[in-house]
Amino acid sequence: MIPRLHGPRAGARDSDMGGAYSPKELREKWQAYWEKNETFRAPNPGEPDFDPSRPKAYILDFFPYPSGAGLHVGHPEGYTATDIIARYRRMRGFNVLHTMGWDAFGLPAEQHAIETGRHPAVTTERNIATFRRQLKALGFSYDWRREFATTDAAYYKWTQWIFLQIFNSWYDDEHRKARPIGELPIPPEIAARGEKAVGAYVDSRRLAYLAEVPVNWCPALGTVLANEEVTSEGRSERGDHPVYKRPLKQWMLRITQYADRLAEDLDELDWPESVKLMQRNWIGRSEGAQVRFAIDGHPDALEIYTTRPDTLYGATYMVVAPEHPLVRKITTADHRAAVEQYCAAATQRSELARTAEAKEKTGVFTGAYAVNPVWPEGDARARIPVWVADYVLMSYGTGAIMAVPGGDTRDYEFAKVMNLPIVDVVYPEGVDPKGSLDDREAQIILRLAAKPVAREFLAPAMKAGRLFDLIGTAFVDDGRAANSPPADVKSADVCHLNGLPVFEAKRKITAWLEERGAGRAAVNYKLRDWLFSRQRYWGEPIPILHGPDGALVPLEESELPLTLPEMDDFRPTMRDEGDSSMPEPPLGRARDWATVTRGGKSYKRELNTMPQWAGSCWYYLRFCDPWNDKRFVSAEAERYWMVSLRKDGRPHTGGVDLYMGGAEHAVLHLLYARFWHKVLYDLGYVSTPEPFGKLFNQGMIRAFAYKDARGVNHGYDEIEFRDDGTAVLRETGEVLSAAVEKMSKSLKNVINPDDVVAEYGADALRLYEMFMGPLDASKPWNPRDVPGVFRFLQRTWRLIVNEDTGGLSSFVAVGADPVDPLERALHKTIQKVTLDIERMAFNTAISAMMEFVNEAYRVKSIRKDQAERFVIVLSPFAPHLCEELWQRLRGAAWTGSVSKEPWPAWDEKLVVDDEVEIPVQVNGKVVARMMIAKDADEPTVKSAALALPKISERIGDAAIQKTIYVPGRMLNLVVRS
RNA sequence: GCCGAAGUGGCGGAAUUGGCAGACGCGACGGAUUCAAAAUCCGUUUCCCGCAAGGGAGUGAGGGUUCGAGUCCCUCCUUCGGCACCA
Repeated sequence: MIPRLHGPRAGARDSDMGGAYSPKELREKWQAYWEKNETFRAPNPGEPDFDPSRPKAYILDFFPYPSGAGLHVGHPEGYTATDIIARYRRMRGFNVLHTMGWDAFGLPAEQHAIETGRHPAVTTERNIATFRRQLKALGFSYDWRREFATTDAAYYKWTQWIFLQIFNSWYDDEHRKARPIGELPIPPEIAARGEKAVGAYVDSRRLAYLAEVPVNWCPALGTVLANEEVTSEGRSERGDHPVYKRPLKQWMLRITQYADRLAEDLDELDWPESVKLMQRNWIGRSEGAQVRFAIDGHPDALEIYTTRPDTLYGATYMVVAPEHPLVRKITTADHRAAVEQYCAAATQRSELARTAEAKEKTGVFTGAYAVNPVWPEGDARARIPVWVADYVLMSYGTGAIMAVPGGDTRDYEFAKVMNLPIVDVVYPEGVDPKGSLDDREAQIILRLAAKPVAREFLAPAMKAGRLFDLIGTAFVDDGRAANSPPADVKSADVCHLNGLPVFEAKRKITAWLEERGAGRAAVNYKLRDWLFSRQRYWGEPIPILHGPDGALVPLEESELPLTLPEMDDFRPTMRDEGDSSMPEPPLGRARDWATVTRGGKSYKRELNTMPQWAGSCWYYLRFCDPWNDKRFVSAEAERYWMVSLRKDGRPHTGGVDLYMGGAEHAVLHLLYARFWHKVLYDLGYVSTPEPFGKLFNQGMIRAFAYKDARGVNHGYDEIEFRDDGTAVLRETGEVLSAAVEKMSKSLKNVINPDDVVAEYGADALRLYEMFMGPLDASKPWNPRDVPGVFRFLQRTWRLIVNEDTGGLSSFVAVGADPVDPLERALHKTIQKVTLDIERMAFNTAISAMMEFVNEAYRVKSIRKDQAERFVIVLSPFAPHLCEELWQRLRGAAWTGSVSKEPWPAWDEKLVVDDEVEIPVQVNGKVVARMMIAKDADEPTVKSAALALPKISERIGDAAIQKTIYVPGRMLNLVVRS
């Protein structure tokens, strides 16, 4: 509900067309016209009206998920922006691909279906119909012929097909690309072991593989979840249910193979830096070393990964994750009970729950000792205890660490709790650990210190190697190695790091380790392989059969699509919290469907379905050629719509020319889609290494939420606004507190675009969304501001149309002075709007058009050709109004939609004024203003300025020391005061 | 805790390369029109002092660079977003 403030006339005058501005009638009239004439049809290469001489622009919105709640005003923000760009590009002579479709599989639809007892196919269809109706009401120029949903069998046939391409590929590290599985070289020792061994080897190298992995099992949702779908509190993002770690056999996609390329190729993309950074952080590449520690009196060695091999001399203990396979082997008898108890407790909870709870570090000693390879043979300091602690994660690196409490805050905290020794191995740059401290060194240390420290304590503490005591934590910054090794180590057979800066010490020790076979340089990523199966009904079935012998048999392409079985009961098997029995996917209940007999053998279908991300991983490719039943996209259409050239003539790395959506998909969707795209690229199915060349994140639209004294939220229908702007509860008159919040049902602050369209029209909604502020900023929706842009549309209407007669207004003149003042204003407006659209600054483009209309009212006259050019530049923003004005202005000469008109040009000579007003400053302060010729030279301007009484008064007899003149902008006279 | 973005009138925001702070819109105030109101049209509107002419202050706070800083640098505060034992 939009509070009706002053009851605009739009609603009242909807019926009497003729002369009044009637958004509703214009909307119906022109939307029918566009549909009938296929105005926004984008012909593909090969279609008769395709014009290959035009450049292409692929302008795409994030695939919406058609929720049951329908659109809210946040959706059309990005859609309006891309629509303006799409319309503008067409008028600039581009072939524009601008499309819309539905990401319709997934958990929310299924949850909703379960709650209402209706089949998800039914509710999905209904939700799509609502979204389509709401979007069409806003007059977006999509080529609706290309619309599809991920739930269409004709679409997910190809989603399954792409899955099979991934399944049938392996990653060739040498050539850094995916290759067909048939080209995988089989090592002779595997081949020697027979067909079964070869099969297992091949399966283990596929980019889609089955693995027994600890997964996030959510009993309440009856499914496993990807790490990304679990909150930092260890609960499900959807529904906030508890999540547990369970080892389960699951489909995984080997996205980690692409970690480096996914990170590197970001450099080439025109994306917001913040998104690139988030992706880089998510991929989390780190360089370090893998080091082998022998276990004292034990054949096994402990492999650890560290980014700080330079601190090896500071390792005073080791930690292994509770799930580490060596734990059972190395734990000594007298520690067994405590260790087993600790590990059992840790594995019960998910990793995420574990980390969330852990305020204080916990752990137990295994009784075993490791041997640090950097110390000389027989040095007692080499022998360090091995602990088990849950602050070390099995899933990162090797699941084991060397603990350097002097150089790592986590190790420091643990060492403090467990009373383990701590030594300094790095000192701040500029501090010499051996000498007596001078003032400069003391300064550096005191700046680091947590608490004030008396000067005389510094030197002794440093000598004793207790820098950490002074600063109250580990020293983690850059600096130089110290005590590495300590002075008393005399052996020649050690690696000397003392005095080296961190980066050099790392290099030296890594080489040293490598020489002795004790370690090697290593790279690690935070990114994990993508958990790809869900125990759910409403998703794409995975097209794989399981043979009686465990063999994995992909379906043939001719067997696709593998459609979902019709089921009455599609609910997941939900479990109680403590229930640890295996989840059973709903598809298992479709007995006839689940079993296939082939060549006398009985095969079981894969019962898991794909996650929601699958369908949105490649939809942008399908839009290029959505009718194709032979291929996921024709090579010709893919090449035409996806390949653009840069200014320097090289092909762009990414195909979509503008990809618009919210920042909430900054990592997951965009990373997954990039991964699929790269696999398709490696296999030769697409022409660009990246899917999206330019990305833009629109900001979130938030709204005021009103709370009463008890903290209860009230919707706009219960509220009245006083003249001073405060909101009061209509029933009681209680003053409500207002705060800008995310729109949500519970806060009762959701604005429905239908209401805005009904009251002010689609053009006003579009215009307001663009006028609110910069597209990428988060902005509050203010219902009071909507009438402002509505008034502008009305003023524009009345400037051109006589409200009484419906003919052209008396302002519209034919034939006048060719360069009248309004002509200059129009050229400035065209320039401003053009440049602003190019940089997606729609708010300032609109204010420029408002200024033009104000100017036209001021001079009370506008030439017909001026009105026509103005209508063209306004038309991408307010298409319904402008179609009508265009038709009325053209009269008998009208030939069709304004959207087919070429974009008007501006004359550079007319956008700069001959005379300009500039400020005159004295010592940088503005003292006076004056008019000058725009190209006047400095002496002229200066003498004119000195003639101004205010200036001469201010300067008096002081001498002018310096004159700064910025031509046409300002003059600054510097005098000694 | 770490990383990132942002703080400008009563409100949304503008200032594109270091060069007139507050464009445009909302709200408010005044006027015209009207029997009256709505709507419309025309003005005023950063704050403080002043009847006025005029003067002073001013872009989260403090410091710096510069003839000149909303814009660049340093320190801090606040808000929003992301990550969160990743060794």
